[in-house]
Amino acid sequence: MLTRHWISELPAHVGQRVAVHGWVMTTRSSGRIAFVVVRDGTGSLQGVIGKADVAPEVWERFTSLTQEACVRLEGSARADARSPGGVELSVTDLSVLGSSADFPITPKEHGTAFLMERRHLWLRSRRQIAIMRVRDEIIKAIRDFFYDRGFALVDTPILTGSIGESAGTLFETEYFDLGKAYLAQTGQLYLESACAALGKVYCFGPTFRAEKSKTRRHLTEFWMVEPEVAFSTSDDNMRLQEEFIAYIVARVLDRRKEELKELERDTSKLEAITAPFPRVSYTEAVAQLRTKGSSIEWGSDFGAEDESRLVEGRDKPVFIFNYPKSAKAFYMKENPDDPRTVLCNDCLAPEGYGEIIGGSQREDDHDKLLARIRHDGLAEEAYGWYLDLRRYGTFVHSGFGLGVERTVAWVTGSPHIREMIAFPRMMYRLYP
RNA sequence: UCCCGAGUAGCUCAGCUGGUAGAGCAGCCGGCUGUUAACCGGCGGGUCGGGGGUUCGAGUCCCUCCUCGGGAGCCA
Repeated sequence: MLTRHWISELPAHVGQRVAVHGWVMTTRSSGRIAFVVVRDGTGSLQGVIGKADVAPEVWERFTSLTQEACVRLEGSARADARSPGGVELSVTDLSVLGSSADFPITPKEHGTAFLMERRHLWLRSRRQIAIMRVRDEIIKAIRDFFYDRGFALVDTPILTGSIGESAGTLFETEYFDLGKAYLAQTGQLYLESACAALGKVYCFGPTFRAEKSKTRRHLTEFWMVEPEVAFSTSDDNMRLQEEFIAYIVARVLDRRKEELKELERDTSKLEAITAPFPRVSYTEAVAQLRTKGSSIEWGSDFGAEDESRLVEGRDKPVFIFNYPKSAKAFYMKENPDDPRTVLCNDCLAPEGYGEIIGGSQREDDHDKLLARIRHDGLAEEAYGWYLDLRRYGTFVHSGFGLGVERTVAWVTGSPHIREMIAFPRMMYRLYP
């Protein structure tokens, strides 16, 4: 029995007889010669067979292969420039390990509704594979970035009793005799507690928003990474963000060239992503927008159109900082230089990808925080533990949240966030 | 929740001011020794999203419901 090798290992076995297992991507035949391309997750390989070179039953088996059948190919590995990947297999025998009749996703055009209904099979497509590889690289880069800088990963609960922020709609479930529980839409408040224990921390997990959003930028379940740093001001926070984003982009450029090529990503756009990023205060931004014809009033948040105007013509992400208190969450620290505003920032990605980060310095004054909780009409008793952090050694601290799927969409140059996660959860999609 | 748009062959779509449905691809059969979404010839394939209405006649016009897509709001 020949030894099975992963396709990626074959360059080291040129000239040898090997076996490969994989799924059939395409077949082509030309009378007396036939080709098959198989994929095993490490790469793809073209197998060639000549009718005159093998027994008739082997030829018959080869020419009747169907798309996505799982097969074992045996033959000799050969360097061949005509073959994609440079190595080719001269097939001497083959067997079907798992048959596949009428695979629904043919190598022709399909709409996304059709493909999403078959997401479990769509994942096998080249483009989807490339996206999943880039996502994996981004996640590994995120973990390395924080680990290398002494951050501790702290996993925060997904089932929560209190409501994280005032804004947003939460998924609800019954929780034994304790009433309602909610799926977390942020780990931040818990992370602030851990921050007082470990100094530099982050959480990274799924987060849930029950908003009835139907846009290319929204999922109901998405992954968010949230660092929190003790003794860090809003300025420090933005410096961390730009270093972080530049690191992620550089890492993908370095290690996922093949995938970016498969995705036809214009990498010059990514090469431009170096710190520092431009910073515009909210107040400045409003003034700029008004000269460009926007009807925005100071005090309200930017609409989608305003947001794209702010990024227009820039080749780097841009920070918008210090928004009006009324437009932001209760936990953000009041700006001592302008108490109408809070110390916070959004980070808008270039090329129209919009907000990928929201961050802030946190309110560390007990009484001001309590006043905000009351002002926003939040259930005060649910925040007792959170207020405790301001009673026992309160401290300056800041953090932010980065949306993983939005980041993957930007880095891969994809028009829609739903392909950035294996099984997207959207308002009208719970299957597969 | 609101505003647009779309549901016609397995897939992607065309079908004009109403006259009883068409293309490309896929599939199947045949041909071709180097193909890269191969190519050439042939064949089969439809309750036009559901229901109701107008009309001699509806894929086409009207009403209604369903499903999906995009956007707004909200946010990562």
